[in-house]
Amino acid sequence: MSAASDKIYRCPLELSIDLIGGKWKCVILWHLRKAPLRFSQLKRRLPGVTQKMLTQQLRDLEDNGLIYREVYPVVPPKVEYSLTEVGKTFVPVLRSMYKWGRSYSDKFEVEIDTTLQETIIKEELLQNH
Amino acid sequence: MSAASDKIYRCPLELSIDLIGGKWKCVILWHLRKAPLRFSQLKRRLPGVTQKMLTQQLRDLEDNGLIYREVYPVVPPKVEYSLTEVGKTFVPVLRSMYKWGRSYSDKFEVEIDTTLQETIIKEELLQNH
DNA sequence: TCACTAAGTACCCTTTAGGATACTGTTATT
DNA sequence: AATAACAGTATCCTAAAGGGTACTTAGTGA
Repeated sequence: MSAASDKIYRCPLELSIDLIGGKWKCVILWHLRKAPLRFSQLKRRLPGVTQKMLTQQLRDLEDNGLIYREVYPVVPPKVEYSLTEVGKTFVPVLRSMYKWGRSYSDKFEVEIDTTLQETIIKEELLQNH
Repeated sequence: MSAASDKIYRCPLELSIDLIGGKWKCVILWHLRKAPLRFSQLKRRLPGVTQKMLTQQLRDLEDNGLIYREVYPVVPPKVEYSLTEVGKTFVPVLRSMYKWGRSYSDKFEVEIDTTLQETIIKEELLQNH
């Protein structure tokens, strides 16, 4: 996806969906809503994502000003991703999408399995004491 | 897109984005938020959509229980699309996405041209007195 | 000396999304 | 007799999204 500023849209919704659509972007932003995360932490939190896809999606979000990428020049490399101010303004929208998705899944009995993600996050919290 | 109830998701956001992602779905729901519209009215309101794409997107939304399709057995045919109860619960989410898109476009000077749509809607209002 | 880590690239491939064009059937209008 | 309106299908095609595997780099610990 090229940067949004190069295009013409016919509705603000078209713009929003272009910025955060696709399989991974919303979930990435969701995981960053509370604190910055490194590449590897994000990767573990998104079961099934490949390195290539994660890199690509992070670049898109960065190009459109939603996240910030900070490189620490150490070995092995450390790169931290966090929400920009604009990115933070999207969190309330994410929250409403999240709630709506949950209520939809209740109503229509769509399966949502978050156990793996939760296990990963708990393990990381333990490692940091 | 197959129906959401056949899949397994790892996050409610993944479900939401699967239901309303893509180029047209949100905009269709947006135009239906106040009143039902017929196929041809929707088509005129979505500049650039082809018949095939519009049909396809409407079927997806119908299969997932977001819109309702009512066929009037008259000639020429008349088919009206409206939001279901579940579809209506998505309108507040749409509203927040709409607002966020507009504020983003203000900040980053992304071009949004709604003049054509507005013209079409005004013309139709005039025709109905 | 070897293996391991983090954060990626490079290259290739498959699947899905999206789009162009032509066609259908019935009736009213020109 | 030809054309337009409406709500689509059918067929074919291109572009974009998404994914798999292998490779890189510099230092650290076994």
